[in-house]
Amino acid sequence: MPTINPTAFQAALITWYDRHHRELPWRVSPRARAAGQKPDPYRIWLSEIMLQQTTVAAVKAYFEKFTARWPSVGDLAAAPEGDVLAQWAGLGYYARARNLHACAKTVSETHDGAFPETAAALKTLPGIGEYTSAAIAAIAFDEPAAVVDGNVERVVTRLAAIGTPLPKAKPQIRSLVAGLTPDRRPGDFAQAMMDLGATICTPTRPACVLCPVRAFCTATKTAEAERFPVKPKKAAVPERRGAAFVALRPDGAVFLRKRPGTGMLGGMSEPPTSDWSARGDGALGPDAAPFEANWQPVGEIEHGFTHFRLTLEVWRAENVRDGSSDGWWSRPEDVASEALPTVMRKVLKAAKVAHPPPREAGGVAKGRKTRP
DNA sequence: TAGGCGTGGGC
DNA sequence: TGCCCAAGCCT
Repeated sequence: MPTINPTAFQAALITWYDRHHRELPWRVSPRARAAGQKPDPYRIWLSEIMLQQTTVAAVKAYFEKFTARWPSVGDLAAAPEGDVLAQWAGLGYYARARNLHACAKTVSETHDGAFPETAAALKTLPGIGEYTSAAIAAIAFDEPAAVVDGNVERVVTRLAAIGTPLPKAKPQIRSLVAGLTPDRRPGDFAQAMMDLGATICTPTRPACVLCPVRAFCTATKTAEAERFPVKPKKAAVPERRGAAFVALRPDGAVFLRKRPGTGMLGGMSEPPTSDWSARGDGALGPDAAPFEANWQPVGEIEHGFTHFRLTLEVWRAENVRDGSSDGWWSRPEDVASEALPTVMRKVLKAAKVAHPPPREAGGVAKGRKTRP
């Protein structure tokens, strides 16, 4: 494997980034940076948490909503956790929202509202791990930290034709990135690597002909870029089955309860559901309902999670007057702002309970991926 | 360390 | 259509 000259690599990449970088709501462009504008650590942190395992297109609307409602980390820290979860609803991986709020409180209360400025210190905060600490330190505080996300893994395994499967290859990747990261503009270097991975060095059909660092790339020489990174095969996802119960009051209010604070959809709201059995033979139907009512079947919904696929029988009851003590009645005009994850919005839709989906308000742009 | 943890879009 | 993937973290 040829050794890459860091100085030449940095020059080629940064030159490309200055010309072809993406404009993103949380990003300070190189031009603005040169004119003296500094990134806001709060906005960098918020964007990085939202972007964990989540596409830029999905994040944009949520980022705008959050920063409009909570302009500073202190504002976010002062909000009730339930409000944060409700604003996060639809974005997924809800532990991120719980950790986001916990982190905001820590920064506000013990760091006097200022984020720590080193990767090592940032990494001690909830929800901030190896990647995110390095990214914030580099982008917001100019620390030449090795920023390695999925994009960078893809770029680097192709550059060096690393055939070791992930995650075993991670130490080698990190070491290589550390050797390439410059002391000057380390944040732009990191963002350039990620933009390159997102727009040129894509998982399928990479645009090697447009790549600013193809001269340094081993994989492209033999047209093998698409072979990297090597990943282990994923196991088949099991099926689970359960029932959901949508109770309606005469005034149209729907009965909701709060899920346990940790675990699957932790802290989020739902119409009552049975346990989700892996066997598919659990007690479903009215027997599993949280209280007596005139339960009527209205069909099934399906939803794919990361590690299992769920089918929920949906039951509906009208003219219910008393729910149970572990929940609340949500009026029609309030349902949209409840902390309902997407799977539970599907349940309400199947039960014909009107509620704008969270993604309709924000309007996630669909557009095709763009090539610079 | 490997598995839990969401969602929507692209192909 | 079903699978893969997206700026990972936590336990």
